[in-house]
Amino acid sequence: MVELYTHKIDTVFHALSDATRRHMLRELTRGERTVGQLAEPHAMSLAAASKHIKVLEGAGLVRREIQGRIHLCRLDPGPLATAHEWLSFYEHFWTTRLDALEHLLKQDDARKADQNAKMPPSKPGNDT
Amino acid sequence: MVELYTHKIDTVFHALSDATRRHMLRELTRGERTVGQLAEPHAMSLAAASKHIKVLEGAGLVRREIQGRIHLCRLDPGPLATAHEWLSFYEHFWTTRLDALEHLLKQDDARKADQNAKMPPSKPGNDT
DNA sequence: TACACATTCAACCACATGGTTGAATTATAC
DNA sequence: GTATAATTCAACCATGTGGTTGAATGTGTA
Repeated sequence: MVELYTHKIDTVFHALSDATRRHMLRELTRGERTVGQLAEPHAMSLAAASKHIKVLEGAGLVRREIQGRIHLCRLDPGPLATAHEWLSFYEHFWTTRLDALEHLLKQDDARKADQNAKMPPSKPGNDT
Repeated sequence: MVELYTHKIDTVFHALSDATRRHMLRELTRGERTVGQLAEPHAMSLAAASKHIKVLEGAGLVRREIQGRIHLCRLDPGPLATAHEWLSFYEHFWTTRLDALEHLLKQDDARKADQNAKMPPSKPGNDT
């Protein structure tokens, strides 16, 4: 169970770590695409593109419907939601880090204001 | 610029695609850790763990402060925020997919309700 | 100074990845 | 039924990845 989940998130993040595959995902947000259509914008052989699509499929990000000789691919955003959720665990850390940065900037402002207090002030009152 | 961004998100997703590295990140949410401390829970050599930490560093996920002979690592959640943001683009797709699922379930409920209408009903009124 | 400690470096290995090419498979079209 | 189109398969190649071991580096300590 946990094994399965671990395996899945491994494959999802790995699938996302390649620009070609990310581009294909973007393309699939615009609708269903055949293998050929997905391959077309990329300067590589069809076989190579086919492998990329298989990686996306393996990560559960793409579903394929075979209609005769063409393979229709569509986006399955589920694993993206999983990855998004996984990252959300860390949301607290980057927001508090931004808070800390903001705090430092305020300190800096206060320091500047303090320096200005020793000089003839030009504009008052924004040191809250 | 875009190159840089692309390279970065590549390395971030790649860094996240390994369970050992994800575990190290989790550990770092609990506070600063030395290389040895990060390596300890994992059944591998220090050199191997050191390489993992370098991958995290390369993705900008970990910062290192060298204090004498020990290297203190801390989490830098910034790139996680970037990845989270990247995934958010697709949020619409998984939520509308859930909406569609919900819609299907409602249809199913309606179908069942319709079937039940042909039978003596037992419990009324939850088909909104 | 000599030793122990924390970490990296370098060389190596097995296997995965991302690409190629040419042949095979399968379905449509003439 | 034969050619053509869409896709995969198989073999191959260069490079990357994740691991090992043993030596090297640099820092604290007796």
